Amino acid sequence: MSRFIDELKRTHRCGDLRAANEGNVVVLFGWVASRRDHGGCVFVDLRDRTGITQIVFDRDYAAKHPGAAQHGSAEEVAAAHKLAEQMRGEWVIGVRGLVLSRGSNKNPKIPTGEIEVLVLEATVFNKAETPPFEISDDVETREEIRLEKRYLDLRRPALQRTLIQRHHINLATRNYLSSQGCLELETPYLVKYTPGGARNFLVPARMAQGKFFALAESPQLYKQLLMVSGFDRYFQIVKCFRDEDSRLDRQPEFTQIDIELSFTNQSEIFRLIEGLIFAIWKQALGVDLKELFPSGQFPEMPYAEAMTKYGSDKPDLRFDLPHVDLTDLVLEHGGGGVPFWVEIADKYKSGALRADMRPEIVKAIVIPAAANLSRPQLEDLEKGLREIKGFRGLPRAKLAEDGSWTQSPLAKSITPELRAAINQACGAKPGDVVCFQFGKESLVHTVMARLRSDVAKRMGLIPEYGHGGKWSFLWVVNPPLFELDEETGTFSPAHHAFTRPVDEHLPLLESDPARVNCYRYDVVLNGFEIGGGSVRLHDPEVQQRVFNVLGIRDQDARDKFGFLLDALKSGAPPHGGIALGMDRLTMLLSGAQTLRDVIPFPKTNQATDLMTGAPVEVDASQLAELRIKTIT
RNA sequence: GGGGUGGUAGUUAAGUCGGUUAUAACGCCGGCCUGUCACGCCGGAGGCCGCGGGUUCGAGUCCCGUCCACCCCGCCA
Repeated sequence: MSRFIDELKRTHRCGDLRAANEGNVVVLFGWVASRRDHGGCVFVDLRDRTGITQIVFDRDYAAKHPGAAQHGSAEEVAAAHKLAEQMRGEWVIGVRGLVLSRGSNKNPKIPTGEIEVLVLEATVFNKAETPPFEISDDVETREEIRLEKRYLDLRRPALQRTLIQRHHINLATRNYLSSQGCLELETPYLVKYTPGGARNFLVPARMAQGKFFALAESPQLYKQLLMVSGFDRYFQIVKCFRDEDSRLDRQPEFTQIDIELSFTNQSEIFRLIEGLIFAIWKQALGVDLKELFPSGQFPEMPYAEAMTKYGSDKPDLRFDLPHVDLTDLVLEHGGGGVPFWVEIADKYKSGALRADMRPEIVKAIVIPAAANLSRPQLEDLEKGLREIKGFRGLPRAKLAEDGSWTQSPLAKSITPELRAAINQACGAKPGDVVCFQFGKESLVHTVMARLRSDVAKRMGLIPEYGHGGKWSFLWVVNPPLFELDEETGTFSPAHHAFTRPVDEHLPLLESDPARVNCYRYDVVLNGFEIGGGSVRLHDPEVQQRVFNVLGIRDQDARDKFGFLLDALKSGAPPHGGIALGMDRLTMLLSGAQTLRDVIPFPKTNQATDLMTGAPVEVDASQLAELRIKTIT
């Protein structure tokens, strides 16, 4: 065996060989992907991360390939053939052999299909137990087993391709950002716990008994401090930790491309990120986004417009299907006879609801007649919405030739005037189906945003998963600075307390904080938020006014962010930044179905590692050393 | 914290109204085979039906509980 390691160096990988290599004597190492035994002649598909090469163990090679004899002895070939008879899937082997043209037996399905390697000498580095699932792209296996045997799952070509793309994204990021004058600087993972925002993982500090570090949920504060220090432009490809529930696009530990710039504004940050994404798509995918975005810029949409038209701060613009806001119309008609709508109209009339804040709304989506959805299909759409907490049903109406409504619970009660007005507002034509949702704004938006995307999938406008060859990038800009807690009537930062309000709203800070927008932005791709950031507040006077709105007294602010406030008073340049979700970016670029498929060793929904069993209980003595007691 | 889907051979699935020995494909094991490439042919093994209770003459199937995975709401600036 040592001959294959020490004397015979690997000459090629399994995806390398082409017709031009015919006649070469090569050494290949790899895994047995499949074996086809014809008795005197055994074919093996040899696999590594670059591809598959067919190798042939032929007892009577000399008769067919007289020239091969000069490269190896008959004894060695016979021994290799004997080995091949025993070989099984996933064995790790090495071969030395002669590259031959496949003649009339070419395999057009693989890049190496023009040739095969006639084995002159072989070794088995290691046998392998039969794997619990087939190492192949087109075999669906339960996630549980895949995660338990992740090292095998990662042998699948599709996952390897994705992780190789991830490598290229990292490479493109470093090259591009470095070329733009950004320095890659590291920040701590063990940081001070700060209340608010994402739940932190806590790490006991042995040397300070009873005290804890938090694992950084992002390098946010540190990157601002680096700007204060004068590093001017920073980036980092960095792990972040958040102890929150997982989703298809959320893992408890994930990677950000984190960026911060000094002496900058919103549009400069946008241009930098667009350039970065262009570079990534080019290097990792070979796609030139210039063809889709000739100006080199992504479109921008105000947050308020995104919410009104699509009910989402991350709309998927690969298709249109906009929401129609009927609230004004319904109020004008006093509810138009529909009991629920009358109720809403009355609440606004009596002043129980603030007309300028619109806490309750009425919205519609038109499913065009061309979609040709059957009644069972429509019910199916409604069924999918039932997993949304608070969802109570999806009233709909099908337009008849005369504009009247059929198949609708609203048809009987609605006034003809409002019905006509709604038909017009929706631009609905006979045969179209109008779906309604009304009540609390947030629930209406959750339901309708989901419906919009479900309908698009049902209509075949977008695939169930993946990009479908479409790249819809979008900046969603200028959301509100504050979030109102309805129960307590207090404001909290919608992003964080150091986001700069837009200049023209500064006068509203005290009089009407809910209407103050800010220089915050998200970059959206195909309905996923792939990044977000803000221009930071560096004016201490405005900062104080923001704290006042938040009800943060000087002492509170000092306790929480004292070091940052001090730093901002010590000569802070205007600065701003952004963080891109590296994993999501990879998922969307590669067409992977979940974030787990772009992370080598991901966690389950319950944040466990099925392979190692982490997290685990620890010895009482370890807890004692940390002065920690568990309760049950 | 809440809702949904699923768990049957190594894997993927079928299993009707509760009824006799729980099916199939792939994989695995043995044999044959010199042009296959998801090779083919012949033969074979393989099951705590997630787990624990209950109903019943009888449970993969019905009921209760529980564990695990996934999807969604909340949550995640």
